Amino acid sequence: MEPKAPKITDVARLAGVSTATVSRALSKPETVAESTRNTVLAAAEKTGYRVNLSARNLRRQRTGAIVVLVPNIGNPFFSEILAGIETALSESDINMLVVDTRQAHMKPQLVLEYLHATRADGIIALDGSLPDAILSVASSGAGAPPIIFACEWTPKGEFSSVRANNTHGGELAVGHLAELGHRTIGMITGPQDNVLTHARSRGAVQGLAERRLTLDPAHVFCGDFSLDAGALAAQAWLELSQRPTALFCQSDQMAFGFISELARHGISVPGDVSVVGFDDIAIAQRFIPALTTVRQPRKKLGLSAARLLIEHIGTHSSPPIETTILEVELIVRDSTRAFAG
Amino acid sequence: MEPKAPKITDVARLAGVSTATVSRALSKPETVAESTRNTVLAAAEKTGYRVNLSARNLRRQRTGAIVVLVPNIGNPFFSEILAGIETALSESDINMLVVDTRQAHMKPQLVLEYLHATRADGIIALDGSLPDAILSVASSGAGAPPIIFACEWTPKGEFSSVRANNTHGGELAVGHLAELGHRTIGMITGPQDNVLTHARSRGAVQGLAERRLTLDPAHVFCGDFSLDAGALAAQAWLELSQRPTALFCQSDQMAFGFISELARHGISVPGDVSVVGFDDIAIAQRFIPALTTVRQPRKKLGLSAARLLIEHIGTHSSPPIETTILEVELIVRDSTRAFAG
DNA sequence: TGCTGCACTGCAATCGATTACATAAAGGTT
DNA sequence: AACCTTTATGTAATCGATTGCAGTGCAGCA
Repeated sequence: MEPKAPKITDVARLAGVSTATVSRALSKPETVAESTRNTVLAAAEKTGYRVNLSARNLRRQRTGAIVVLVPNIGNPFFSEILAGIETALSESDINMLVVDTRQAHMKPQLVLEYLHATRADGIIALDGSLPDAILSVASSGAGAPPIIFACEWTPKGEFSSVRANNTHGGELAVGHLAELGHRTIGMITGPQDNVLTHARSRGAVQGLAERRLTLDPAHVFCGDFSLDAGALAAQAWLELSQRPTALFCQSDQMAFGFISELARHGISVPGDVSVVGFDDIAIAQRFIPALTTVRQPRKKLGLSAARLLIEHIGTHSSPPIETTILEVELIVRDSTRAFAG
Repeated sequence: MEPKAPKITDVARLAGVSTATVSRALSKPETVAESTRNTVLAAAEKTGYRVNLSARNLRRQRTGAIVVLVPNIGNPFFSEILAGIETALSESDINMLVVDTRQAHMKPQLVLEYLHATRADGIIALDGSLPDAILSVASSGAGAPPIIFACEWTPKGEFSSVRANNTHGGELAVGHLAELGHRTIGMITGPQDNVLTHARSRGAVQGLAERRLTLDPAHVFCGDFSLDAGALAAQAWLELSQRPTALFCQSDQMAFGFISELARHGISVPGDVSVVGFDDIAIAQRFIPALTTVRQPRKKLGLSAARLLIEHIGTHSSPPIETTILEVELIVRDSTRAFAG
């Protein structure tokens, strides 16, 4: 009943050639005579032959897959990056294995499994805060496949990475607010120890300094890029006696949480406060008000990271550490307005 | 320089046993004596041995991975389902290969590659509208791995599926609006030929009928679940001479697009129109107004589908076609209001 | 003492494709 | 005609782990 999957010997027998010829006809067509090639292809077609990837990979000493370490697959921010990676991979014959690293901090052992050449030909990490245990193994290079960070990166810079110009983004955001006449500008950051938080904050401070403004620590709220963090910051904001008239949120999600929570307390954006986000996720243009934000080329981030990784995989040498920085763009919409002081 | 990855023979030599014993000590510990087991484990630890999956998979005649066919990875709706699948898989030693099927309609050949036992041990399809060429191969069963549909399904019902109770969801949505006193209720649907569209529409019509109401075809807008589709529907709505006072949007995204576009024309939700969405994606509770919607257990959809698939993979028999239906829930928020006729 | 049964362990075949090397045939050169 | 290339194909080793089968040693039992 269950018809066995045809293998290369079946095709060889039908075509009247050796398995070597079949293998060559399929993967290096130019090395076999045209007539044999046609015979073989016809036989392969007829039997419905499909190469067995386990066998091929075993012989070729590769796995045909890369793993992508994602902090949280459910987050729409990351999924667009995944889409970019997928696009790049579809040009090659490499597959994408997706692994969620949320539990990784509890069980580094689990993620370590993936840092072996027998598991993947390469790795793209979207999570800059992988446990040290993992990173040290990865960088020691003993049998570990090449790894590239996309979007986030590691503080010590031991790995290649592709990222947006976060510093410039921070600068653009506060610059826009300052130019609208705002003088007391607040900020909601990402997690304390996050590289994105640092870069964006640095850019913001720098941008303010250029305009002879400073950031009052009382106006800085520490978040974690999530909707809820934005809402919490709004509650803190409401408590302030001296409220900033403008706010730079280091993610769109936090901006939405913030605006939404304020709205519930009768405070309007941009009427009472101006808000700038970061990322430009899809909903930003349809939020009410449409969100002014700093656009990150997320799809391109994934695409570039994947292309770079594929290149590294191709040349088996251990490549130099390179950092690619993609430009960001300020998108002005309706959540910011001139300060009516 | 480059230290070779240790293999099972290295461990065997170090432990002073045969490779067979090493293999058994690692995968069937109870079959070897405790003392040998300890020796072997110590040797494995010392050499840093990791099993070569290609070799294991070749020998065991499996691939250790399932593929998930996603219409659009970038869509937040799907990413939550992926998260559920990942959770289920992390309990087993199976990996998740993610493939975007957007190009699939152009190149069915490409997706067909995945429908072979040599590629994957099983398949979860989130895309109910796969080309016929693909479906016929998958259902013919000749060497094709088990396939389960999650969220969407195929009209003919040739495959097992896990889905939400879409019909009931449609009923709940319009029922809520009707109870608020609305008498002319409109709808934005998904794509014309989509199974979700049919089910939700059927539920809506049914729910209206139960309350002696009908759906005026002029008040039905055909969309595609996207933000833009919602905005387009809003424009059509604005053109109507007789406007419905309430609208059932078959996705949250369309609801956002609709509300946003209306807002730009000075029309308020829920002041002028009440809107119910479908899905309950994360942003729904933070949109302004917070969206009344029908919640689908997306994570659970992924989880259940994956568990079912793993079970199918375990029992090699070709299992019966089963349909699992998960319940939905109406979440009342601020985008709906009693009709003030 | 001799026999049976059980618990371990080893031998060697096997999974399916790739590829280094050998061979053969055809064509070209002097 | 003898010899060298070039092109096409076949032979067989190899990738690394798993597992059916056979063998060994020891305990239990009559």
